[in-house]
Amino acid sequence: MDRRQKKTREAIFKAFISLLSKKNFNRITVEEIIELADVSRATFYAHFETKDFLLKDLCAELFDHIFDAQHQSEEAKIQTFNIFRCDTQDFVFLHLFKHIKKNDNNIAKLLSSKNNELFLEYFKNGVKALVCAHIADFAHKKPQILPDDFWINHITATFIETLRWWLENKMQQSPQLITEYFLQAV
Amino acid sequence: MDRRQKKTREAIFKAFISLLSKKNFNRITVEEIIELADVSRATFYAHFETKDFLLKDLCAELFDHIFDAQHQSEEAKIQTFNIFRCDTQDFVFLHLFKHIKKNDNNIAKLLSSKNNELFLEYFKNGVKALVCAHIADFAHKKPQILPDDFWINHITATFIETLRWWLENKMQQSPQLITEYFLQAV
DNA sequence: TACGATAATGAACAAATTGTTCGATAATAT
DNA sequence: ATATTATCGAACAATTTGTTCATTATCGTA
Repeated sequence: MDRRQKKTREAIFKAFISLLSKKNFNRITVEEIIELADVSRATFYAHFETKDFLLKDLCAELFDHIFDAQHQSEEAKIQTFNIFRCDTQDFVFLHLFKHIKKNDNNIAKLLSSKNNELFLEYFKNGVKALVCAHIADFAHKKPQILPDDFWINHITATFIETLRWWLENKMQQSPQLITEYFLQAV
Repeated sequence: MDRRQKKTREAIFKAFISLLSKKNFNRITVEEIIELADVSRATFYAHFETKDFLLKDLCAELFDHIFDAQHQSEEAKIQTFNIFRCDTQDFVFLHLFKHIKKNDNNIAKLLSSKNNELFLEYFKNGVKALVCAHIADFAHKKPQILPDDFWINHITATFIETLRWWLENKMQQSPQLITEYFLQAV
């Protein structure tokens, strides 16, 4: 990708993130974004069709790599060998909590912002895929009566709500403990 | 309340509901609302400060009476005596599912619409209060390790997610069965 | 029924916002 | 060095917002 494109793209993302931490998504104008990003109006629209697409692209940029299946499984393996033996699920979800706490690229910041529903909703899709991949590990906990897709949705939602609760509590609990909470709740 | 006020208020609500079932909240303009409601611009702004307040007022109108504590406990008692003996929680939440399925005033319609997050979020507050009132009934299910507020949030979120799943499935399951799903999931 | 109060109207308005166009300029890749 | 491409900036129409105000219609009540 052209160096210029990358620069403007990142300038816009940065400005957008900054604004998102201050005010409601609906109240943010393209005007504000381009002013803060110091980018011309025409340039903005050359990159993003609308504000909604900007949001979607930002989500993809931030979250997609987290849920890259290969990446996940590799990390899980490494941790499994290095630390101690346990169900893979523990590591997958523990790894997620850890990753969020690291807060490399504003992930925790955005997930904690007023607009966090926007991000949590996108995040949920990734988590759901992960839950599906590890659904076998939860089989022994599943009440007979529940349909499969209900069960998957329940585990996913429980993860998201655990995450939300954790973020609201400013991530005071360790990733290990919060993983324990999650697994106990399910 | 003045007859005229009530009329315009309801005309606006009706128009708004109709639009919400068709398009995204953000894309709905005041222009469209007043045109459909057949009400002048000045009148709209005399009633509602902004579109967001309109939404909030609509939520209050639709949901507040459902969560009226007295109303709830009365209904619960009646049902407890009339049908068969069980924990009160069953009846409280069963009653809620039943009430939604009845679909008096567009509740199911709105909770099923594209904009359902808006309503589910508001709805969640009412459910949370209800969960708090009946938290004792869930005590025997609670894992020791979990903090109280985590536990309350978990039950509330599980209810909302059960509801969302039910609505997505077009409420095919009976209120009794879906209550069973909810209680099993917790 | 009549009267004072109040709600609704409609038109007009400034201000803000959106999304697009286009020629000129600057940076880039090769 | 050059052809390509991104950015600029200014201008633009169109939409939307929120307010104002004089006029008219409807209301509650005595």
